[in-house]
Amino acid sequence: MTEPLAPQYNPAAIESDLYRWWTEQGLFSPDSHAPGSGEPYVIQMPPPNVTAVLHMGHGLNNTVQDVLIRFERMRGRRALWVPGTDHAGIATQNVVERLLAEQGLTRFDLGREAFVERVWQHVRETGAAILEQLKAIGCSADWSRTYFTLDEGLSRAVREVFVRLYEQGLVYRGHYIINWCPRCLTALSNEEAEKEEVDGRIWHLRYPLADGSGSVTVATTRPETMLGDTAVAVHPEDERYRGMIGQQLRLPLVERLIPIVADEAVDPTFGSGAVKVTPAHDPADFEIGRRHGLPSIDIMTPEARISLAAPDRFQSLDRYEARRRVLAELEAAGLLDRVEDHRHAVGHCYRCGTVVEPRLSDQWFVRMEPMARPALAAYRDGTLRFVPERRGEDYSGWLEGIRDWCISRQLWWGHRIPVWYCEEPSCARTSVSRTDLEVCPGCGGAVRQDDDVLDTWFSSWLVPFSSLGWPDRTRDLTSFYPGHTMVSSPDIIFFWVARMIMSGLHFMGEVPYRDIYLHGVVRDTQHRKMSKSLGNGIDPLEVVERYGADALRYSLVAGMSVGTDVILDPDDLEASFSAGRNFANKLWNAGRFILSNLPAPPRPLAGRQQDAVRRDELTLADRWIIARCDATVRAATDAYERFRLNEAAGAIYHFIWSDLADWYIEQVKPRLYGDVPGGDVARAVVAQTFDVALRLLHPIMPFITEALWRRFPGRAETASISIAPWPTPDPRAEAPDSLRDFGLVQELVSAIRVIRAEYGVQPGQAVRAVVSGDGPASVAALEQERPTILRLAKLSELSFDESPERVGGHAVLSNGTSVFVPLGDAIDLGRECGRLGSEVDRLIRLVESQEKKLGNQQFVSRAPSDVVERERQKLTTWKEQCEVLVKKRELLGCS
RNA sequence: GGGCGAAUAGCUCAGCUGGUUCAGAGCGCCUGCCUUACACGCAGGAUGUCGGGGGUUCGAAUCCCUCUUCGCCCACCA
Repeated sequence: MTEPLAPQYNPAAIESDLYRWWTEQGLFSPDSHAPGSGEPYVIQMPPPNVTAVLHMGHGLNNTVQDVLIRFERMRGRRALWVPGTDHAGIATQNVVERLLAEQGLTRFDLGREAFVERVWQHVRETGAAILEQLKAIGCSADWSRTYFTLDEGLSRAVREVFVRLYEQGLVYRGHYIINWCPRCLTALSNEEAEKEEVDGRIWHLRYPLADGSGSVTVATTRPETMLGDTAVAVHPEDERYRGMIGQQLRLPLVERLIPIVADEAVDPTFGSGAVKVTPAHDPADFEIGRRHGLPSIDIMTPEARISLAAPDRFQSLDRYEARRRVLAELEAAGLLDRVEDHRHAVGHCYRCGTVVEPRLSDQWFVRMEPMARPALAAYRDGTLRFVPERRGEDYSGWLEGIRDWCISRQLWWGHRIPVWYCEEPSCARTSVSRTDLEVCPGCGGAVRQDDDVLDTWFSSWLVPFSSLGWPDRTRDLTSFYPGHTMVSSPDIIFFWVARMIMSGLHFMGEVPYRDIYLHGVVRDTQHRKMSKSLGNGIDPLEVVERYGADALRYSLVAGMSVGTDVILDPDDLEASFSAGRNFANKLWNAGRFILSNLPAPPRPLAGRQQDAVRRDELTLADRWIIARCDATVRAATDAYERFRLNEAAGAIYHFIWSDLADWYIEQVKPRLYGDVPGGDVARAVVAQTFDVALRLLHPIMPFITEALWRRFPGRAETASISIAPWPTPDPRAEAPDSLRDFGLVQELVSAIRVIRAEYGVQPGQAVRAVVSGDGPASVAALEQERPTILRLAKLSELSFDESPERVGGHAVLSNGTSVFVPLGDAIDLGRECGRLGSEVDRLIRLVESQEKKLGNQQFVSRAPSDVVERERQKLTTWKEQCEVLVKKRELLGCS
């Protein structure tokens, strides 16, 4: 703790040690710090899938959560961030199947039990790696409460929920068209079938009437399904087909007789106005079939090959081969009327991208409408708050049109459906049970458990309470439900967020959280989502290694804005993360400097203690930095509260780099070196403002702030910035005059620097400066910081008279104060005249437009008087500045 | 087909309730500096028809309309 700090910040050297120390101290648990005090504040982590290691999207999501949880923890709340991982049914099963495939094996070679064991093996590895990654980026989650969605506890909650919903009539088994992935070989929910616009075709097929008296043309985008047609439907009012209703058609290729039926669902204006009806392969057709008692012929196998239900020559063809074959045969028979390009939406499996096949099958469903109603009400009455607000419209729109949720999956990895079927044909009872059944509760006969597992989201929609011990009434549950903020990405509003709200209301009677902050998606510079398959991903761990966790976090937070995506360049990590690294290094060195000049605990800056710094001991610069610090506390606190993390980051960055480092530290140096009068005051001010800055920044850059904060002299060994009190606005900060007066000092220094740069004055060479103009107030302000001005502008002398000399550089400050830097031979008269001339021109333009504005009666009479007054002030100032410069030019003898 | 968002410096973006942070920040670029915290730095500098067009207003990057271009979400016209 006392070893000298390296001149270059090396995150790798401190991060892991600090993290270990934090967890050893139990700082992330709401049980161990500030026991009993403060209101709880709870965030549920969106549990990452155990499929693979984390990507930048997780980095962003978890950084945001960590910023919020650390902020509230410092504000004294009992902050609990519940971490977990998701078993991710389809995704994980796919990953392990792919690994098996590399050994030439399928899951069927292993059998269910061995396969599931193999998956467990895999998730134990990746699950652990994921948690390590979260720790590497500094996440302050309470690891003692880590869950996995297949844990015993969460499994019990899943089963309890299934059984309760069944008992309430909200879970049912049904025979419907569902979205089927022929690659994953499972049913999907509507949300899991991603609609995507594709350029396809629409084929017009001619079906002859059975009596040979003509034909009807139908249009289809999936011609292969005609093998399963059991009717053609027309609109009952459609004049063209009225006479044909009830007649038989001879289905080509199959030679089956199918009826023409009349159904209101048919749009007579689309295509030919006649629709082929395939009840087993299209949801709309299914409904038509049901209304007309049509048979359903399933012509596809689970792999989307043509089944035995079709004529021999099509059997076992893949659906696309079958499509070509069907079209070829129809064309040969002269029954293919025409083909058109057709853009339409096609469902794709969200896990493997395969085109889903609508398929008739037996599945378990949840009736959602009764749960959607209260979830909608909670939004409408303002219980739920979305940030950004417009996301609430997505949420409510989805709930309004909600459809039942298909929850059964034909997978092996997941929560087995707690349903047992009696194998006694005379009983055949279906039993839904909280406990595993060995025999049928009805007849005592043998039972067989349903083979399917539940949708992975059926466990994650419960985590706000299942992670806290539900269905038991645990202390955690009463303390930490409901939670407060959900931090998520807009792409899982429907999958997860909306469903959590429904389950929370249904089972707990309260929404699981009030605020839903939806951040953007991480994309590359071409605005493509980062993904492994595109190869445009950025590995957060690589960034941590190269730039440090704090740099990663800073860059993510600073680059995000409410409602917009975060763009990063995978080909140029430097462009994305160097700002964060540079800032960390800047902070490190500022800290190094400050700490090396704090041999002992500084005097308190405020308070009732004997040795507290008195106001009259403060210099103008002291008062200025205190005022700036205070303004930053207000701005940052407000920004964190409103989830405007980039604004918080920006305000703190500016305060630390520009105000504190560039100006305050630079000017305070003489007072810190050695034992000079006022040194103790300077140390008190610099220590206090730096301490505040570290605390403000800690939620965003936890490691470096902790490392520096702990090194303050007199700090207790166990003290951690992560539970240090959040800074509060300082009522003693007297803002207006110190901001104005020190602002004048800054302007003067800058003006002299410009003149020096303009005339190439050697950096080491001191010059004189003469200030005149604007009266005693300005002189007094500048006089207060004379040493600062001399030092920062590298002056040998600063005088406040009218100068007898005139050859030199001139400038005028915003309040009309003018500055003159005699430069003797170094000055190029023509150049100076030109400089001043263009400045005068600029001011003249400003003055003219301002006079025009103020001369406008409409403006003067209609604009608010304070605005008019402000504008008048501006005009006066500009005129003054202009006059000063004109006079200077005359003195110089400019033409 | 419906809805939403975005377009500002070479790049990534701020700019919230029209007028003092109004044309900004960071990165990149140019010039000069290894000034005893920091070259991952310091000081100075250049760069913009605020996507196009129209309108409202005393006043528009900001509000309205329209067009263009990107992006996202939703949708059972086969």
